[in-house]
Amino acid sequence: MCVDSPLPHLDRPFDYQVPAEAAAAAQPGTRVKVRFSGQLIDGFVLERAAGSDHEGKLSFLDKVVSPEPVLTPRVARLAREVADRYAGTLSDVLRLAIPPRHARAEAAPPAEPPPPFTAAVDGLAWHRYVAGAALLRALADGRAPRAVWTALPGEDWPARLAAAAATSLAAGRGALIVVADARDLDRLDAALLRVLGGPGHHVALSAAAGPSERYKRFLAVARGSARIVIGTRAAAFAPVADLGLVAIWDDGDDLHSDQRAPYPHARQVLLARAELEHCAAIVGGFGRTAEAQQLIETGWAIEVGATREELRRSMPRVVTVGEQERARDNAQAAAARLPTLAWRAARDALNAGAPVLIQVPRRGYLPAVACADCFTPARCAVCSGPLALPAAHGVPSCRWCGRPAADHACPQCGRRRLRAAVVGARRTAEELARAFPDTPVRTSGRDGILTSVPGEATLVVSTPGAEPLADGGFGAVLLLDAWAFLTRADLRGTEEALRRWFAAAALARPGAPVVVVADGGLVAVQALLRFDPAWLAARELAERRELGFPPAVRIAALTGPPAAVAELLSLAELPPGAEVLGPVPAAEEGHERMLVRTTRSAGKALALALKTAAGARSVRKAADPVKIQVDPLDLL
DNA sequence: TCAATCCGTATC
DNA sequence: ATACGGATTGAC
Repeated sequence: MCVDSPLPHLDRPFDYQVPAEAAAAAQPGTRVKVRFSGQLIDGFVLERAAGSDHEGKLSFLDKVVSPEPVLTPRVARLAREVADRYAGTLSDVLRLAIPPRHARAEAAPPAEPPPPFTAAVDGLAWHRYVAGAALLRALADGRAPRAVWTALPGEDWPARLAAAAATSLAAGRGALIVVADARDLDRLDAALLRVLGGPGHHVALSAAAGPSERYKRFLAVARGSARIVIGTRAAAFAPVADLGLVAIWDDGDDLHSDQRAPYPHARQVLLARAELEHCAAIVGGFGRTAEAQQLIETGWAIEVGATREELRRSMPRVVTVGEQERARDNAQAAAARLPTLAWRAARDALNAGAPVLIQVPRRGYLPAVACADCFTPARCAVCSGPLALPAAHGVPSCRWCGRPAADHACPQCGRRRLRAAVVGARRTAEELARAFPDTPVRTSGRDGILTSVPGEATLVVSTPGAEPLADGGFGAVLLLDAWAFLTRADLRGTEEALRRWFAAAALARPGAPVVVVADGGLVAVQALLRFDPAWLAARELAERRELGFPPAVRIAALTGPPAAVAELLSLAELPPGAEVLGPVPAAEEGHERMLVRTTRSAGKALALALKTAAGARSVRKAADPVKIQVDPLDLL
């Protein structure tokens, strides 16, 4: 039995006797109620056994809530592994992995299983990639290839992933594909409907579907009638029977990281799953994360990328224009803070009756402190953490270890000036409207996302991730305030910038101009010019190794009231070589954050030590809990 | 010497 | 959380 308690010291199996009348129903994986320290609580049956090692008396389980085995042994094993990696508890992970029960959905007659899938799968488009054909062949043969797939610009990625999943299905095995948000999920769903020739073989799991529908679809998977699962991050735990392939699209998207303890990342869940279930894995995107690069460099996965020739054929025309090269002779362009080249590209596309995409930073976007001259992020000389400016004119200090950095000089150019402000996104849009008075301006962002726009002369101002598809593609794409992305406060700035640019550039018509307003000498801009995310990812990973950032090392962030964090650290028997950084003030009032850094190989021991210490605190009812995050995305 | 109470600990 | 056991304290 796994009892549903958030207390870390209770994260172990407990044995119960099964009363005779429950003997048939209480199968492994079912939900039960048990009396635990006086109260009735929920739990899952992990396994049935003839005896117990427990010295004391065993209680009887109270009742079987439902005979539906929702927790398969494989998912239980996976959840245990994920809990251990992230210093969390099994029951916390199971809360993410298994949707709440909905009795009515359970009672509904099970869906008719679809006829066996036999249609031929068109995998030809995978031939545009080096090792792409081999990847599909291995899937068709039921082998377990692992690939980092860097998609060509403009690639119909849902169709490619659908073909891969269908290939796995045709080989008699299931598939699981995780995407970042509902929009990507809809596109993938449509692609699967086309490839599979109809519904029934696959389901889409996401919280957006609502509790009843969500549980109904989950049951279709658990009962084995749907063999292909697509979904958002929690779907990574879906109980797909005989799993042949796991895939994640756009693994650099923040949304893949769960917001509930223990904050697992869908990529890591799927990779663990690929190992446990000996199945194929695809990590795909237009960009490439340092984590994906590491999979290639360690030999865990092979690289599936386009040939140079294929790339040349599908690349948009990327041009850069420096911020300083603003039009001084063109009043309209100057008003919009658009360099002449960008303004002309937009005007030409609009004149040709095509929509223009303008990507701007999110409102309220807070970039990190960077060199005012070359935009290199300013880092602490001691621990490599990002610097912060306390007030308009103050001494910058490290956000990780708190040390002041009065004598900071840019390691790239040696200059000392710093900058930390971003141009407002909304204002940019307003000014664009003034610069093109006869053209409708539409916006897409957090407050209202456009899915698609018609192929007409329209300016579309969008924040990253909210870009609509344009009918026929955009006639021009402008990437404004690029420097702000590059100085993002956390350590994924460059990678993130390129991810967003690639995503936007992929929406341009073939041959249409993509204008990035940034210095052409910047590493990320060079990667965009060459359309070479692999090159950037390799550099990025090398840099992380040098600076001691994940994924080259493992870092745990401990956040809470200072006394609680200190107590946790004093109780933890950290693995040898662990480095403790901080404290620095945390976002919440009165809280602070400490970081513990170890090698990757000591990561398991680090997580175990922290969880044991948290258990020791919780057993003695320590008041303030400490938030433990392993390899958090926001390493501020 | 006994019972009421407090504290720490385990929770099958 | 809550229930239990052992230690502690206070009144007879």
